[in-house]
Amino acid sequence: MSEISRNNVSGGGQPGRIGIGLELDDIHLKILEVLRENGRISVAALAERVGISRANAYTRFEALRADGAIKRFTAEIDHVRAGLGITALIFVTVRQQMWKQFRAELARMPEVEYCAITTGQHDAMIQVRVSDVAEVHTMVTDRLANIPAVKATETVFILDEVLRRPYVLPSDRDQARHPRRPAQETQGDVPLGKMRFVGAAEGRAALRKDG
Amino acid sequence: MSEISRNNVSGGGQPGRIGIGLELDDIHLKILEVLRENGRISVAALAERVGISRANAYTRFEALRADGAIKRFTAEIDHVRAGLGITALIFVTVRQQMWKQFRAELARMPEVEYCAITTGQHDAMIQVRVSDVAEVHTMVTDRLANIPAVKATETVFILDEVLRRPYVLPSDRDQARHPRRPAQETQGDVPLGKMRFVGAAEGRAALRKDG
DNA sequence: GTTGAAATTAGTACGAA
DNA sequence: TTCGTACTAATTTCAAC
Repeated sequence: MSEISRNNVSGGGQPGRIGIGLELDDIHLKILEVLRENGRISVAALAERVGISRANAYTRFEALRADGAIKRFTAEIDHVRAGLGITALIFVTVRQQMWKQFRAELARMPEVEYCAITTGQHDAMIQVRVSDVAEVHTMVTDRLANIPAVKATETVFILDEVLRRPYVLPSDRDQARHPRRPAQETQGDVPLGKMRFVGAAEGRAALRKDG
Repeated sequence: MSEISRNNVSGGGQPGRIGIGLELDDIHLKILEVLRENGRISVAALAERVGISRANAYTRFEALRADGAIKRFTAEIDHVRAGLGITALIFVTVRQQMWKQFRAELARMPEVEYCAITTGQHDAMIQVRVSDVAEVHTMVTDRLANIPAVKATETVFILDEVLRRPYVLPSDRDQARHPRRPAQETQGDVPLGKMRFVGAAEGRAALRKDG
């Protein structure tokens, strides 16, 4: 099991539970919206901003937490200030049937901030934060390459992080200047040859089962 | 200027300030460590966990906030529960001299959670969260491809998010099972041909200046 | 940098709408 | 369900050490 929720399974709560435990209404979403911007706001202030009573705010707040819709509260830290000025992305090709090992090794690498399994040319992307470029090299050549599950890696450096939203919510979509149009309406004005979608490699169908 | 801190410039605070404003000692780092796990902990409880007095904790807490070492507090939301079950990475090739436009357009796309400028084959990577796969297609073909700054895109889907650490800190490194070794020691036992580093494309040196 | 006491605020319980 | 209120516990502020 992943450390964070899978795309088709409820994140927290009871292991065997199927389906959604809590129907999120507009007020729930509004609460999430506020909490995402200010994770330390008091429930009293939250109630006022959302326009509900204090008691109701406590009930909903606890429900969102218990349900797993809110996974945790965290402080966003300036990694440069914290001494980790170098960020890199490492794209990893993983040997089939060895995902479990790969995941176990990942858990022992504290410089890894994020890891996702992807379609396309590579199998996984990991993001690491270290204090100097040499450490990236050490990480890749010494640590990652020595994992039998790792077949190949490709590393790029992050030069600048342009945008990081606290967490995207469905309600954000309504604030967009260009609201979503159905796909068929867009066929006429799409510049050709600009984009490319990369599906899963061969044999990847069984990927999620052996993790 | 980026929405979040650049790799070589202090994030918050006064715009013209050069250098670090606050020397982070072990206690500062320990505070960050606690807040990263529990962003809603009271300063009183924080003081106890770190082993300092409350007044000291308040002083340091405020200093970290004012200095920008703590950028903000946020709730981590289960995007699946929130109705955004599809996550994709879009690698974008950007026309030189058009970074400003690209960034401006990004700010108007609420489904974009993260955007980083990278070395390697592409210029930028953006992560989007939407409710169904068709929306990814719409986003790429309708919105992104219509931006003149966008030369080409390549899209992959995220099948599973294996790991997301709240934010990596230097102190994490000491907890690793395999402490970092100098690079020269590793030359003997590195499997050959496994890894590849991808540097910046030609003309990318000026990349960060025209943003 | 620490402790303690006052003022404020947060969290809980419960009855009514 | 949600709201309003009263009650209890905890936190923050501020002062003296």
